[in-house]
Amino acid sequence: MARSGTGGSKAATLNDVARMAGVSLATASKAINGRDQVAPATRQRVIEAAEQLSFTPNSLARSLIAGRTGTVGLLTSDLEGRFVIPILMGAEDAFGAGQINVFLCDARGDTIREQHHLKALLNRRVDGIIVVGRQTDPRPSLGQGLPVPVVYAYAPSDDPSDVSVTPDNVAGGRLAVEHLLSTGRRRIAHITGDPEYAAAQDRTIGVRAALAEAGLDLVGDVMMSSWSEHWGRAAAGMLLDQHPDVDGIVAGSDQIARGVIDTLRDLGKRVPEDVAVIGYDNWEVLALNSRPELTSIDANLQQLGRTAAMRIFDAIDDGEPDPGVHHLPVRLVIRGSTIERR
Amino acid sequence: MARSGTGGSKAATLNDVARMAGVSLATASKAINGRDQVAPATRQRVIEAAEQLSFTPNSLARSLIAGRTGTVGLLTSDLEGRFVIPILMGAEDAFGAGQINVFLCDARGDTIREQHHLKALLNRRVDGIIVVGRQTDPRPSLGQGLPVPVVYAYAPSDDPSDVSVTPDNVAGGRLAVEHLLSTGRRRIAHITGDPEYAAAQDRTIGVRAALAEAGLDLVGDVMMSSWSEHWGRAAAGMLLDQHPDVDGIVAGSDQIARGVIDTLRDLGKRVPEDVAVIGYDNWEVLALNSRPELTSIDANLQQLGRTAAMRIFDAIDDGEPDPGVHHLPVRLVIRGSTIERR
DNA sequence: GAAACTTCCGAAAGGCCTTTCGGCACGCTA
DNA sequence: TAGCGTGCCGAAAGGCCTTTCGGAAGTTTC
Repeated sequence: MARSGTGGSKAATLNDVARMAGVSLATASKAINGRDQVAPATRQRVIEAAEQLSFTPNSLARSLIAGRTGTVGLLTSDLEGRFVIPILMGAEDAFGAGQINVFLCDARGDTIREQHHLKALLNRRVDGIIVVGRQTDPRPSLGQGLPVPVVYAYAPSDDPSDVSVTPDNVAGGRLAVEHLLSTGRRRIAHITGDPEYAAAQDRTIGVRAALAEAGLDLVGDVMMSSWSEHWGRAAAGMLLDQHPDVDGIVAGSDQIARGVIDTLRDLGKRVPEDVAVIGYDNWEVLALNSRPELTSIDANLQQLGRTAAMRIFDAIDDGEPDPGVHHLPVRLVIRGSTIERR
Repeated sequence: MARSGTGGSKAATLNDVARMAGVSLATASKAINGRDQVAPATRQRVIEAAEQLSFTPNSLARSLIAGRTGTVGLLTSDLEGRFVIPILMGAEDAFGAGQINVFLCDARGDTIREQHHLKALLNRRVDGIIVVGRQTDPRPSLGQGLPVPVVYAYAPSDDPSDVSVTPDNVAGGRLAVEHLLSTGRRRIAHITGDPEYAAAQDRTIGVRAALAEAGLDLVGDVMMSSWSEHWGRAAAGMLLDQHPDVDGIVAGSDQIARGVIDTLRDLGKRVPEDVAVIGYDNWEVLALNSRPELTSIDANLQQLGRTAAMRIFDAIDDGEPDPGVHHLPVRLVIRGSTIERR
């Protein structure tokens, strides 16, 4: 962890470069930034001097002039939430390409901390802010008075004049049922997580709608409790007890699906021959290690992060937001738990 | 996503505040920053003006003067790696308390991108850099010529003059065996992941050492292949085939442990009564949803992130690094897979 | 009543870069 | 040779804040 630069202890400034090349500050700046009004020979001399001093322009001063920092704040409510990470990756990726850097702030679900971070971000003059929540339930808006554009990702803002992007859970529920129907299942049940979650409600709406369109009813009631493997096991046990003839199960998450499959195996049911099971989230660690591998709905979270980034981009550039909640398409990933593979 | 601030379109500057309060720039600055040489009444007037204009000092200008930005770069090799996230959280947490903000950069395992990000961070004049790898194998150093302190987390630098913090995998392997011994197991086997990984090697060293100290031999060879549930299942099958009397299994990861437990159940072995199984990583989604819940070794990654942050802190403040690879203690988390619970 | 302080405020410099605009020098044309 | 471009370069301002230091006003002391 040596601190000394190539030459000395302090970073070289443009002044140093200019002096070394024997030109003025202005000329050095123009030479390095590819402006014209500089003779090729002079430019060359400056560039060489810059390299020799390993000069890098101080972005701070640059930003001060430009009135733009080329930074964006990523305000998450909770890094632990596994939905946050892919979104973050997508955003970081989209920005990385455009020379924008990302400030990461984790409020850990605390409003005070969120305000504190928000203030810090504004002090640092970020060009925009992406707020990432861990649930798809609406969250309080940061407010309208902010001097920079804000986009809400995953958890939409409760203020319709804000810009939000969130996965289309209704379409996801639909997609799951349609897939089961396409594999010939007709007796379909739905086991999902905490009924308080918008995600659970929305997916259920989709499931019901798709079944209704096919002229079918759900087998049994929607079973809602928690997003855990344990619940998946327990619920599957109850379901099979009451409706032994079920042939398709839409699980509200991959964890639940794993529990369901576990119980099915214990009860001597074959997956997918006797019962098809489809999960949700396409969490690969779970989906790929399941026996059989799990068909699942993927919310395209990374894409969602990228979209959020693009919207901030646009808002920064031409400032024409498109307010409201935008529902992004989800994707079906077919594996062995719904279709027999040889 | 309104852009207008409380008053106008542009953020208020100190100048505006000074004018509004009827004082000079200098006085306004002193009043706001709590310097003395300002009469209480004047200070009050300034503060009110600042509030009214919702003035926030421009950190850029501030940093320009101070020669310090109060920012740190977090350079990860791969955000997908689940070990990176807790480290990141720990670091963000430690910094958040100290008014430092974090630039997140994901190089996605690409050296070019890493260099690119490194350069961007230096341009932004970060005060320090934390490099987070996704494996515990040594990684190439960023080099010695950097103008800011660097700390390597999880993946240590291959240059011993750098500062690195990484979990003590040897101690982890040891701890696992010692725990099994303490529950009365004597016929212990070890199933772990990819032999190319330092993590697999180090943990194995610890396992062997602890057994040797107890005067015992490993049951069968160390079984190394991949970090997957599938491998856990397969390996357990082979192991039980050859050594049906095994009574304790150290798994190299929680995923492997889950596979092992799966197979044990299929073969009619009870966990933990007949065979105790201990995992590694304490990945709660897996460990808590297992039947029975999984005893595991926790690498204290969040703590590791905090430690890395503290070291950067120190390096920034007094610049006395403590070079070399620092191995941080790991922790045993006891659950039902090793100890019978009623 | 003058000298010596104490209080408080403001002008100005400084940090690092970009950009504008005036002007020097050279080469070309008439 | 005088005049006019054209091509390059540099002085200076500007962006926003902090800090130093000089000085004005008010207060105390003898």
